[in-house]
Amino acid sequence: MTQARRAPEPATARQRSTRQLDATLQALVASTEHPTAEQVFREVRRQVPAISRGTVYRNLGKLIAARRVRLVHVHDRCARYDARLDPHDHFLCTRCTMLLDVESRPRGLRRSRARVRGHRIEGHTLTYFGVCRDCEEPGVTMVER
Amino acid sequence: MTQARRAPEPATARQRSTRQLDATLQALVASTEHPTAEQVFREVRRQVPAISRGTVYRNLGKLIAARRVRLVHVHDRCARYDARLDPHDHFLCTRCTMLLDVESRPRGLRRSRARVRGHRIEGHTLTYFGVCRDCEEPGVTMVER
DNA sequence: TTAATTGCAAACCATTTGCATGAAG
DNA sequence: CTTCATGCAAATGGTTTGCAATTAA
Repeated sequence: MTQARRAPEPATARQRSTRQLDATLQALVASTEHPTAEQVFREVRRQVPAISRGTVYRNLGKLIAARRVRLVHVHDRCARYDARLDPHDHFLCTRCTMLLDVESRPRGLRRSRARVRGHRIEGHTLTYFGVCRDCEEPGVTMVER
Repeated sequence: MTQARRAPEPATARQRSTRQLDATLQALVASTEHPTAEQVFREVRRQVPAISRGTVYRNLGKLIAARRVRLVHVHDRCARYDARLDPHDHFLCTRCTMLLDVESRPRGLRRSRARVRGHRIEGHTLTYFGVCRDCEEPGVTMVER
């Protein structure tokens, strides 16, 4: 038989640890602002000045594939990243794009539907939207006259 | 006093009816697929062959501003449009990007929160995601070999 | 040593915009 | 007529990608 002995091929490609990747994850873990790729880039650049945008995008992609980070769906123009992985919802200010974590309701959606019309549900995202306090009251936290 | 008499200025700029605009809304009302701008363009072009993509984008923007159409937030690459205006949720297949309407649960979120941390909630979007039936069972609805 | 990772720059692609022409009211 | 809408083409801007040089393991 030709049962060739070949190197064991790990299902997960071995991921290398690099200063760039570590700093990228670090920046996300440290933030609660749901930064954009550009914001992550600016932050990471403080640790690794020579890093390029392309590397940040590639690393964000790896972190997402590895489920170390999530993408928050907010059809603005650019993606927002979140290192918080436990179930929670969001509030988006449609004026200034501030994105806030919101604890999900205790009952409600949790442990509810498993399928819709035969399609298996793997998860869901719930985003509230409106105009945040600061945008709502112009002047209160701004110049007054 | 200088209370100049000037032409009454309607709050809403008068919107003209054009074949292009009508066809664009028509395409959305007729569809339940949550088409992308490109798909709307291709459809509308069947009625108005000379229409340009730019016009479709501008008209989609007007329809959204006029609240005749909604944008479905699905951080894929491109926006999806929906002419269905009553409250409902969605299911997104993360494999083929099929987007399905889902009736929102009778109780649950409706009439619930009005504010989160002081920010007034104006609405919310709930999107379930997973892999749809067709993508889940490869081959069943495809060629069988 | 050898394969993954990086920086750079060019490529992509959805969407937006400036402008001269055309159509609606 | 006056103003808004259109078509075209060029410009934007976030994100992706090809490639040669680096670097982790």
